[in-house]
Amino acid sequence: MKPKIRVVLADDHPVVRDGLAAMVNQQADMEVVAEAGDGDEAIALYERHRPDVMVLDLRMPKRDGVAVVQRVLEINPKACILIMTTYDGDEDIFQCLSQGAKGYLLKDAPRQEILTAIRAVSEDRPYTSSAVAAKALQRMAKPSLTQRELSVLQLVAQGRSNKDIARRLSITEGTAKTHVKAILTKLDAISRTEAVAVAHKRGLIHL
Amino acid sequence: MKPKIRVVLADDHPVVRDGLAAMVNQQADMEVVAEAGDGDEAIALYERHRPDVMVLDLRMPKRDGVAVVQRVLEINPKACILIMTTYDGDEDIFQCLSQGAKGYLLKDAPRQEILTAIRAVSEDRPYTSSAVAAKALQRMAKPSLTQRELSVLQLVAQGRSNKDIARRLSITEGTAKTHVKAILTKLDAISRTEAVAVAHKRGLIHL
DNA sequence: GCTCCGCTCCCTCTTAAGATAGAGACCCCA
DNA sequence: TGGGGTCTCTATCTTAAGAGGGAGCGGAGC
Repeated sequence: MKPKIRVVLADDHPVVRDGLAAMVNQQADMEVVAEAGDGDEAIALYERHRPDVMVLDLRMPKRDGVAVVQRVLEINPKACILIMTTYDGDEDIFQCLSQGAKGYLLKDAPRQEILTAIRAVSEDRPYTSSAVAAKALQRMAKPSLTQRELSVLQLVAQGRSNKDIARRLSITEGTAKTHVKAILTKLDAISRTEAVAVAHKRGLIHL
Repeated sequence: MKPKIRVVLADDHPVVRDGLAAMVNQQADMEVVAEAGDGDEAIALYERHRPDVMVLDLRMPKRDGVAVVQRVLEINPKACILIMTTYDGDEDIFQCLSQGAKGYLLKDAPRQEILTAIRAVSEDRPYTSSAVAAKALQRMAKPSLTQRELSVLQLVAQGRSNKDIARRLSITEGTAKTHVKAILTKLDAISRTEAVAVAHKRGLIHL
């Protein structure tokens, strides 16, 4: 008999952890060895248990999914991480995947798909649901924002004026305008408010 | 021996349903009799099973939580509904509660609290987590938007200009401005973009 | 070396947004 | 019948936002 796939779960909702745990433990070929409720705990439990697969929610307290992926891959570059989240328009997905997460799933995925994904990832085979793959391709074509533009966008989304943004970033109002204009162009928006709507839909910002 | 509390679950995530079901079925005094994955199904299953308690996610495909609460209470005014959702800034909560939902919980609630809530609601006792109760009190003090203002706000959030909003609502631009101004005042925002941020935080709009 | 790009700053100009104030029509309710 | 609230429209005024340019400077890569 093969050894079981050892799984660590990380999700801030006890209900979701219970659901996943029940699902996994019913299978003959896998078992849950630990559960984490936030990002820091997730990293600690990874180090302690060195599981075959880590199932990770993107949105978590203390340290979000992206940071956890980064840290875990520092600890073990061959770690097999399966991202699982609610949102499908999320920029963070791409960051995780390009950083080396092996798979990505939406929380509304059927049971069978979740188990299939865990098995795939445990064997070091990438798994990405088709819906996500399609989004990824769409995203490729679109221009990406620079770091500075993302900072500005964040402030714009909070409703700050150009003058206010300039003050907070220690630049002139004119420069703030330049950034805002670049953002509008890249996001194909007419006004800052539309830019916020578009950015939110794409998961560039989290309100 | 008392009869078990009969529970119907409605949530669009299979994982969450599994988690709740496992949790409930482990208890001696309750059992899950049906599970729904969307709003329409939730209503159908309520009618068929007439459960003692219905656990309901607010965000669901086809028909959202608010509409389900409304319909179920039409069918049975004494229905015991427990709302369960991820978001805590949500206007919909108050609509549900004021419409007659018996309880409200956040999804990150610990297991014990969830079970306590189900038992309370089954005995027709209201249950609201303290975090939500606090929010409810806060909200009471704040001015509420009129129907028209909500329509305008929705368009503002999409990034529409006053002129565009006026065209869509068949009013003049001046009137659109009047509405926007009223929104800014009520939400205590300086600009339309900030108004969108505030509205989103309060759950007045869903982007 | 050079070029590309991100970041910064500057200018002008037009238009949209927001502040302020006043007013008529409607409907519901006391 | 007389408010009170909603929705509508009017007008004027100030300021912020956005369009359209150009330009210097630093770092990364060819």
